[in-house]
Amino acid sequence: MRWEPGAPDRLQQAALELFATRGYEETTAAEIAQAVGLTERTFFRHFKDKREVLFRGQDHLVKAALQGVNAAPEQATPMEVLTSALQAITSAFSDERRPWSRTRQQVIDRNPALQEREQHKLSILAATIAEAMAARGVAAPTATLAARSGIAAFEVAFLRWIADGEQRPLTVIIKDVLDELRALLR
Amino acid sequence: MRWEPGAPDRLQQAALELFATRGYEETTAAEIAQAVGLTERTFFRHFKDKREVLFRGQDHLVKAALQGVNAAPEQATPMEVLTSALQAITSAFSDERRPWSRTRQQVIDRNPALQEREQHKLSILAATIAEAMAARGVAAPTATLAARSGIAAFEVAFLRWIADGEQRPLTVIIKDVLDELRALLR
DNA sequence: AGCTCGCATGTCAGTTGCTGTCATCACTAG
DNA sequence: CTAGTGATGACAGCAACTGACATGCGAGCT
Repeated sequence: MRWEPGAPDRLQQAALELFATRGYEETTAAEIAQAVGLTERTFFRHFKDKREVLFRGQDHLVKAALQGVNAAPEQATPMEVLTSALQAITSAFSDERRPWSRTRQQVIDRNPALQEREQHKLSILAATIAEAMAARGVAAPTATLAARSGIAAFEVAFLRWIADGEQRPLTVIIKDVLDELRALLR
Repeated sequence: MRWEPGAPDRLQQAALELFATRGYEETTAAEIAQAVGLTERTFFRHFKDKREVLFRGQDHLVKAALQGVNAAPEQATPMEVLTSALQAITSAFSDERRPWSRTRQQVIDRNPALQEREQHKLSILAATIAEAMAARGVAAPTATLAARSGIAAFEVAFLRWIADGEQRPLTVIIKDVLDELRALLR
């Protein structure tokens, strides 16, 4: 072949490394591309903007969430449906991904522009779950509240997952956090 | 005086009008500035970026939220503290602001970049509330969950507030939504 | 073998968002 | 009257994108 395959993957990898060492703002798209032997123009063919290079595969989570919602039994309560969705999402985070998730999160935590993108992605995820729940007959406002609270729980669990010394898998942590959420309103 | 006072206000006003008619992306910062007799450079002296022109005064909401948290009695439950914070926030939205909020929201709904900024601002608001709750002795994860869920309730209430035909003030609507949230986990 | 077509990429020019720097000019305090 | 302050203008420049067009490998067809 004329060019190496897997351009998006290589770009993402190089981007994370550069962001982690040099910083996000201090790294240009052209530099990332150059690091893997490509041009700036090609970078923007694979990613709609510079931030997006850190957010590939988020649509994958959306799919998992939808399957989780639909996997719940017909007469499940909103809280049970939510639990099913969150189990499906967290299952996508295997332990091998943990180091990568950690550095990625460190990069995001240092840059507001990346935080915006992250919040937006999570917001879309919540909206999708809410919509799927509403399609199952849950009242729209209730579904929105449930989905957003569920995503909040996911965020808390995720941060705990990548914390130093934490050993348990994310699927286990999320259960604890959901228990805390349930206790909250009592 | 050599120049008209209230430059930020006039810029914000002009920006909203231009965004609403021409569209956000189709409006340049220079055009907004020109519309009120200023230059692009001056625009960016008042707003750190183009989006920010629609998000002035959000820090005002943060202050209100903090006061709301601290206004709750000492031994209040997390849910009661949250309610107090949300009452404080919603009080900032008087009925005169409703038309302005409506068009502003329409503009935001049409543009992902603006949605990102909005989500980020709400995320900051939630984090601030959570921090204040934690300072009062609420366990950190619980506080985060509560604050995020509360902000979710605010979003739902706000959308209802600017919906056509809705007459009730936001402070009343939020109570209903919080009831729905409580019912969710029971 | 020769041909054509598609697809990932390169090249180049151009717009826009945003920043640093320096100048200007009313108004104000001394 | 002079020095200083504060909001602005003027200008240059970089980085993030985008559109248009060219290029060349490899696959499939004849």
